[in-house]
Amino acid sequence: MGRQPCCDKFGVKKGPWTAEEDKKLVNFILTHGQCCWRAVPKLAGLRRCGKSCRLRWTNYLRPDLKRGLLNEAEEQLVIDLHARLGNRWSKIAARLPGRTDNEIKNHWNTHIKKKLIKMGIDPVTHEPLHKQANPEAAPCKNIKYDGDQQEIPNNNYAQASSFSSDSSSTTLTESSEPVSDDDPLMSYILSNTFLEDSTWDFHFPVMREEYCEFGMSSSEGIGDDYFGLGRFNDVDLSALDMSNKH
DNA sequence: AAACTCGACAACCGCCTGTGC
DNA sequence: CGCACAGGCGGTTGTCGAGTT
Repeated sequence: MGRQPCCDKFGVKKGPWTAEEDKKLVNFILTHGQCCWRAVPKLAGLRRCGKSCRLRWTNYLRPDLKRGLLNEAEEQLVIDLHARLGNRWSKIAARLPGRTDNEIKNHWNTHIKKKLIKMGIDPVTHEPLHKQANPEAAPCKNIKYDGDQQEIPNNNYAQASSFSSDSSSTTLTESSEPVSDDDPLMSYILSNTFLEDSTWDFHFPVMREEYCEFGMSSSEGIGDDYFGLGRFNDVDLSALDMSNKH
């Protein structure tokens, strides 16, 4: 007997979420917190798969999410982390407050990848593309983060004269240097100390400043508000524009 | 103005991992 | 140890708006 599907395939709605569905899901999580995702759709009155609910929450409805394009610093951090971690988007996302793995993955595939290729850098190996002709010159192929690995591949971004792909895109010229390990902060962020430090788990980032913006003390923002749900307390859900942009 | 193309991103799918029994 | 299950992850697809022809 095969494994049961994560949800009943029949009667399960697919496709873009409606504002009504979003509202139901948010209301449910506000009331009950994140419990068993499999049970969420039934309890929340949604005809959705539990997985779909979890994804919708983590990628779109979570109150601590940043919206909009990644800024220059974030983009550079993504590149550096990708060089170190590979396609481990969730690990990368954990280092970018308010960003989701899906968002970073999309941004990588639609923006960064193209920029790197234009710069002559292989987005997979982070090695110069012309080196790829020589298999021995691609030491980062199938790069794996083993926890002890500290080295970042050659800083090809510093060698590239410009990070610009077009006039509107981010540029990394002298005025916005590629982040290097010389920068103490970036050095720490990219270090294994940081990477392994659970106290910096940004998956549900609770940034004190952000909570202050919502009139909450920093202590209120942690603990019971682990998921940032506290922010919804003063928000009229009906006023939230949670409708899918599509 | 209509048809077509492309880019961005939300969402789905299938596999993997961790956990409890 | 093996099995079943839920949750998580990464790859891929689908959808829609903007831009172009």
